[in-house]
Amino acid sequence: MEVVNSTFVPDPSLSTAEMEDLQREIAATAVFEDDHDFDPDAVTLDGPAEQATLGELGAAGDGEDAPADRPLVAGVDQAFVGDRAVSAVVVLRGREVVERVYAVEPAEIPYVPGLLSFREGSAILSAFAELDSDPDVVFVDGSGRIHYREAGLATHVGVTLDVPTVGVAKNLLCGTPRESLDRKLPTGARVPIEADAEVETAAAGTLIGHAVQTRQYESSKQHVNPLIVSPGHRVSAETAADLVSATAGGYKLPEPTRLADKYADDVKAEI
DNA sequence: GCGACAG
DNA sequence: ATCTTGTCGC
Repeated sequence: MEVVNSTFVPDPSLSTAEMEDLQREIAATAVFEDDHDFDPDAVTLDGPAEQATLGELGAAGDGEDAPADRPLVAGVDQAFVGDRAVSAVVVLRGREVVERVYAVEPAEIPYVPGLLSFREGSAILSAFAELDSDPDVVFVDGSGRIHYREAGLATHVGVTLDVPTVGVAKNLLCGTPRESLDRKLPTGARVPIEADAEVETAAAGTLIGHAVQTRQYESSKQHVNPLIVSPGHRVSAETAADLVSATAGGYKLPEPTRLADKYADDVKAEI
């Protein structure tokens, strides 16, 4: 995959004010509603490839369903080695790993809440440049619309590559949950997250994402925290949550993200 | 000055 | 994100 909107490529040498201005432009360009070709309901973990192998791009009936038209869902995640970022991308069709690539780029600036894409963006775009597949949607680790200027990492990547993206974060950056997230939520539950004064580009009360419970302990005092899911680009808040729920394979993280996370760690170990 | 903040 | 053993609870 290649960059479509080169003016949005994150430049780490920009000043903070310039980075924020770029984010406002990105937010103005982003589409926070469904505007894609694939059918969200067709995204599941069903089908062949129980043992998730590589290189079998749905050759002549390699199982039962073999619907080679199932949507391709990619997950991208980063790991760090000193001041270098390893970005890994894993593409799935159902449970089958269709392709995976990675790239290593220097992390030019430190982590600053709100400016994450300027630290990890280069590595992510380099990894996608190595990707032959054309994923229907990409899960990005971090926020999308749930961001001070509605331009989190998922939105930045989505608009730059002009690909549908979903932000999958483990923690809430900003915004207000419609109900407390402190209590134990059952698997499948979702809590709307609205824009508040911290989100300067949206009216307070605007739906910007959801807390999604992909996994929970049944009988125990222990509880798993929900994921924070938001639209990146060309996906609505509801669809974003649906896609994450549909690809939860028994773990907290949806499979595309979990496998990308694992792959990034494996690559890191070989460095 | 204090709070609050993805990865 | 990363540094890190054992340990308690699914």
